[in-house]
Amino acid sequence: MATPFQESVWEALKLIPPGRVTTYGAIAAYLGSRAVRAVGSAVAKNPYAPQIPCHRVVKADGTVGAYSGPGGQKSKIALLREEGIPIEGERIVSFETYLFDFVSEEE
DNA sequence: TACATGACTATCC
DNA sequence: GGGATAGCCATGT
Repeated sequence: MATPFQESVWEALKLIPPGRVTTYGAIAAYLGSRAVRAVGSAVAKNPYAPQIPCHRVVKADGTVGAYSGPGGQKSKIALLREEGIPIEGERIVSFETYLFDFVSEEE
């Protein structure tokens, strides 16, 4: 069942521009909370898998984290590479360069 | 209502 | 740098 919190998370995901990534913590901050665990759960349950760019959400240390969609993490990495984000192993190269910060970059 | 769980994060060794 | 531990909030049983 989609709760208001989950919908808020999904809305936040749509704000992420192509070729950029964000973290669970950034989303939580954008929602005015520190519920990073809840954000992860919400993203994992998103019913709009292809519509929501959930593959642009990575962990705070620069690693891609997990992915529930088809292909799992492997597919997630492939999608990010297609958007121009270089990934070495499970970690994004120049992570901070591609990081999208909601609070700082939104107008 | 209470307990257990998770696409996490920060800290300590 | 890598592994283990504690804290965290929302959700499902």
